[in-house]
Order: sequence, then C-alpha cells, then structure tokens
Amino acid sequence: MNAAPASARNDRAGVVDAAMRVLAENGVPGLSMRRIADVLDVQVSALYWHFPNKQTLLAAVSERIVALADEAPDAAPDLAAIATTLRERLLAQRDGAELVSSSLALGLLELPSRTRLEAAALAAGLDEASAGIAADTVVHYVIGYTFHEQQRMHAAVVGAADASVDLAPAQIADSGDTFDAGLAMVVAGVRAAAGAHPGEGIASRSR
Amino acid sequence: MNAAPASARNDRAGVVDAAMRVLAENGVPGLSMRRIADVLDVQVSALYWHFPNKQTLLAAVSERIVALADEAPDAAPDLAAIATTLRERLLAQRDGAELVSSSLALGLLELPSRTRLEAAALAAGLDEASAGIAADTVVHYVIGYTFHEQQRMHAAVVGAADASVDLAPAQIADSGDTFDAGLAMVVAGVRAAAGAHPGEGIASRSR
DNA sequence: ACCTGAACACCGTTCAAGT
DNA sequence: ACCTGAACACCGTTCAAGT
Repeated sequence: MNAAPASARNDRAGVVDAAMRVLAENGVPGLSMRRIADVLDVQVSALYWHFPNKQTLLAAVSERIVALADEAPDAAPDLAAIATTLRERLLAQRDGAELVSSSLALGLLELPSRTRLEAAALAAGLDEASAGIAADTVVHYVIGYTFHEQQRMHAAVVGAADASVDLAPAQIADSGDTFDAGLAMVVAGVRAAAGAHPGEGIASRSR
Repeated sequence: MNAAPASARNDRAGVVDAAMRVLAENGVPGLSMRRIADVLDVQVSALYWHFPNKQTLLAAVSERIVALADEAPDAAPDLAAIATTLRERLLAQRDGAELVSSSLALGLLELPSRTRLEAAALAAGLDEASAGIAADTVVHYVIGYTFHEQQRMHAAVVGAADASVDLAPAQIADSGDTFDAGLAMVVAGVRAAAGAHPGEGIASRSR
C-alpha cells in the first residue's frame, strides 16, 4: 500500500492541508480552487479527482476545523464547556464559523459537538426530542455569534486601512465576556426546559 | 423579457426591485450584477452608479427584507412574537436569512427587530447591558435556525432531482414547531437573566 | 444625473488525453 | 491512480466616454 512514489502525487488529506494554508492566508474570499492548486503546484482540474466539487472540499476543511482534539475521557458533559470548546475551534481558523456554518447548512458536515451537547442535555433531564432541539439551539447560538465576531474582526482590519469604520477596542476586547453572557442565557433556558417536562409543575426548582 | 421603457432612468429603489426579482427566481447563487442589469435592460456598469459595490446593493435588499410592515401601535413588546415576525420576514424571501446574516455580519445592516427585542428585554427587567446581549442572542438563534432551514429547503429540491439525499418529510413539516421549541428555551433563558440581576440573586453588585 | 462599451483579472467545472 | 492542457460559461469592478 505504500509503494507509491512519494514525489508529486497528492491525496485528499494533502489537498485539505493546502486548502487550510490558503484559508489562513487569504480567508474565505480568497479560498479558490486555483489558489489551492497553486499551493500544490498542480493544475486546477487535478483537484476534481479528489473532490467532486468545491463545496465538498470545503466540507472536508470544515470537518478538520471542528474535529475534537480530545477523544479522551469525557468528564461530566457540560453544555457551556462544550459550547466554549466549539467556539475556540472556530476561532482558531480564519473564517472558521462561516465555513462550518455553510457546510452544516448544506448537510455536508456532522458536528461532533452537537452529539455531545445532545448527551449533555439528556443528562440534564431533557427528553430525547427536547435534547435534540436544545443541542441545535446552542449550536446556532455559538456559530451565529462567532460568525458575526469573525466577520467584524476582518472588517476591523480592512476598516483600519480604510479609516472609514472604527470599532471601539473595548467592544472587541470583551467579546469573550459577551459570548459567555449570551451563552449563559441559552444554557439557563435549556435547564428550564429540563425542569418543566418530567416534573409536575412549572416551578419545580430543586436548586 | 419585460424591459422598462428605454427612456426611464433607474434609481436605487428600482435597482433593488430588480435584485429582488432575480433573487426570487435564482436565489443567492444566481444573484449576480449581470443578471440584475439584464432585468433592468442596462449595462452592468450602470449599477455602479447607484451602489459602490455588490455587498452594498445586497445590504439594501436585506434592508427591504427585514423592514417591518407594521409601524403601527406596538402592543406589549413580546420577545417570542418579535422573533417569530423576524423569522416570517426571512422566510418570505428566498435565501432571506443568508442575505441578512451576511449584511449584518459586515455591519451594513441595522435590524429593526433587534431594537424591539432590546426594548422587550428591558421591559422584562434586564439591565441595559444584558438587554443588548439578550437581543443579540435571540437574533443569532432566529437567523441561524432560519438560515439552516432555508438551505435545507433548497437542498431538498436539488436532492429530489439528485436522488442522493432524502430528508424525511416529517423533518421538514414540523420545522415550525421545532423553531418554537428552541425559541422557547432562549426566551426562558432571557427571563431567567431578568430574575437574577436586580433582586437579591447570586451576584449582588452594588450599584 | 445616469448610462454605454470595452476591458481586466479573475472564477468553478468539464473532459479528452496523458503516465 | 493521479495529473495536464485547454476550453466553456461565467464572475465583480473600473473607466473613459457619451447624453
């Protein structure tokens, strides 16, 4: 299986590597098939042997972005912790949220975090249907927030040269706190759904 | 097809009208400057007299999509009702959520619903900072959910001809219920934040 | 005030053909 | 199994020039 000449031939992983490099340097607007081919020193058409089209290639990039680093022992599943980890993965790559959002919407990507969020919601006491909805709700919040954040980061860079837009530095600096505050609301809402269903009344607060 | 009289000059509103028509027929992927120009029976370059670039034109389209029909008497501001109205506006136009999401992220669009959501959150008892965060959280949920939903609607149409993907019809049919369920969680979380701050809750900050 | 005509520098995708 | 070369049908944007 490894008798192939290691010289100029690429595989899917290599193409994704190249795409990640183009993404880091040029962002989504500059992530073209031709640019990826250039990095690999190959014709554009060569990419179509590895992937049927650009969206599928982008989905493979997205998959790498959201791949969980730790397959290790899962501590108690915690909604906020899983959401925060997802956000960090998205932030680690330029335009990560945009890429993942689009791959997800096209049904070309499965989100490992979503499975974990669903498990956490179940563990918190939600029924199966509600747990799925809760997981999606958290995912929409995280991706929506981070997408917005990353686009504004880019706008800030362009705007700096442009001198037409200026964001207060504080507005950017404390975006982590703002994310956490919004996340806390969503998580509180999910917890409220846990209390509502199985118990007998609306206000069966055990804590 | 139905070109305007050759003598009639266009204005910004007319260009947006044309763009809305192209959007309805071709969706975002087919919403090109050339197609818009064709509808107006005009050269592409003519569009650049009205708008500095495509993104600004798209922001004007987004603005029309989210414009509130009723400037009328505001009943008691209700988070869920405002969110539902926003979703309906987005669903009324093909790829509406995608368009609005991108204009919003680029800072080219102000969302009337956001102002109303903020007011509703204040009325519910949140402080000013939290009300803004609550409004953004609801907006992220609504846009994220609807974006995902609309992309899947299109994928379903393509997939039907494609015969490669099939969504359970039930999955699509009850998407309204699923939206409401997720929204209920978010709204409950916002309400929880109202109870926490001003009273004698967990963190009693002197103010 | 609003538009034409033409160009520039790009795109994604296909396909016969090569090795 | 993996790639080349060339083509096709598009893009957004600019700009001198027209009325």
